[in-house]
Amino acid sequence: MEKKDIHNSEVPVICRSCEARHRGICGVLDPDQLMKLGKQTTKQVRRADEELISAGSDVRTYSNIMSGVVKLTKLMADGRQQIVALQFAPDFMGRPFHSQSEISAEAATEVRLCSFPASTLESLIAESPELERKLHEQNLKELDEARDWMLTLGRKTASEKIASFFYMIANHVDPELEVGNGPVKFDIPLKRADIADFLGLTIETVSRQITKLRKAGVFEIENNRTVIVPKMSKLKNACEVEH
Amino acid sequence: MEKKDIHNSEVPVICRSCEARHRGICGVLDPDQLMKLGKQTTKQVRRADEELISAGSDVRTYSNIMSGVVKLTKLMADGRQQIVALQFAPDFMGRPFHSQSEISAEAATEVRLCSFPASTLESLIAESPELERKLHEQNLKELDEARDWMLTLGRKTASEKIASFFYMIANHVDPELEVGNGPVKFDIPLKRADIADFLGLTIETVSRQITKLRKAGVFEIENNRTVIVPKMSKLKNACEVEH
DNA sequence: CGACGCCTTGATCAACTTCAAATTTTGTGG
DNA sequence: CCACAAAATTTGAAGTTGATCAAGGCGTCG
Repeated sequence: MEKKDIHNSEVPVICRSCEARHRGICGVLDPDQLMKLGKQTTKQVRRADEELISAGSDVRTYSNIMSGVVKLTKLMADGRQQIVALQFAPDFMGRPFHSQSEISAEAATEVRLCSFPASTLESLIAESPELERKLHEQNLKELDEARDWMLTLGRKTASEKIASFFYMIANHVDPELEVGNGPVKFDIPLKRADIADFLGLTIETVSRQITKLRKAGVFEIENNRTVIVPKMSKLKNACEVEH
Repeated sequence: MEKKDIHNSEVPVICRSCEARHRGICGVLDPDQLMKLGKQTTKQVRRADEELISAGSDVRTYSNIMSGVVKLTKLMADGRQQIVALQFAPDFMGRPFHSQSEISAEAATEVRLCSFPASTLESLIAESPELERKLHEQNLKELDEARDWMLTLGRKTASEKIASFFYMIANHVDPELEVGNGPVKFDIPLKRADIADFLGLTIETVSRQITKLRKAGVFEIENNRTVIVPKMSKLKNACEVEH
């Protein structure tokens, strides 16, 4: 018992200040494994708009997101673009077992990453089924999110899309804050052009619909970036308006 | 060696005629495991439009698709609907480790299923990491497909959406037939209303765009259901038209 | 200050939807 | 096999939504 406690305190220096340590994939690692991973790990800070993974490149490094927001984008030959997912701390970034699809990752805000070689993760997976399970569970979550968003892209109006986007961000900013109806305040992590690429709209339509919802009292906006939602129920209703 | 051969031939009767046996999740099971699963398994045939899994229900049965096409749909309160995925043989159907998202599954065509209790699968997973890996890989594939489709929904025109849909079906009908440029013939597994729900369009727009592409010589149609693509390259080009 | 990036607003336009009706296909009973 | 009803698809005309084109405002940074 004593020994175990001592052992437990042997956490890599690099991990000690990590708020995501218990929530991300690191949460399922035992202290030895965490040490092994920690030794190979480097922290990095990337500024907004930096490209983290470019489409088609062979990624031999994986990362955990410690803070900030990452956007995953798909690009068509003529320049049309679609953001297919947003990732937040403590999400795992990178695709084990290769991927046929061409996706690139970009920092949407300033992002702090914890990066390590793919081979290290792969050897940890081999010795720990829980780690594979954890990755599997994140993928299942991402699949659910992708499908939710398909409904938004395919069937919602521009105004509902904006409301749905704000609703999703509001819930991500404060995950423990359940659908408490009280006021919620947060910064939009994307600029208008990114919101447009996420929702399948143009920046002009995004701007107009934000104005419309603001005037309808669904939320207020400060400095173009900070959103205040007085009543979450009202925002939620705006995500799916009956005729 | 002799013994192993005998053992290998002890494949459940129910599996012997299954074309999907080596490709789906069953492909990673050893003969003992296959026997165990086979004993709990029932075959069923469901007709087109039957509901297989209803949104929000607690699914205690999983299935492998032996033939036919299954559509996964999401429904809004006011009736708007989006098909978020199509599944083909030998896909695994069901969601291990629960799901927060409300999806229902319906037979798009006549479907033959191989069904077994969730608990059986879960105990097989516990003893075979390869099985979990196989399920994980299918989920990764589904995630890639979902994100590809998000680009289609968010950024493609009606005409490109139709072409993309036909292109996807053509590739699924004959997976071993690589992008051979020669003529491909297949049946559309969905009726117009389903195509509309898959592409985020109305049936009228689907009909008009199909007519347009047909008149442009991208494909021919027989009996409203059978499509003949003379040149796959032409269909592929129609998936992403430069201005 | 002036230039640049970002966002908003206005006017016009095109794509897609909606509403309505005709036509074709499919299924059923005689 | 035909007749007929029901379902599915196509076609047409008009209406809306969101895109496009074009300016103008605001804030930041050199």
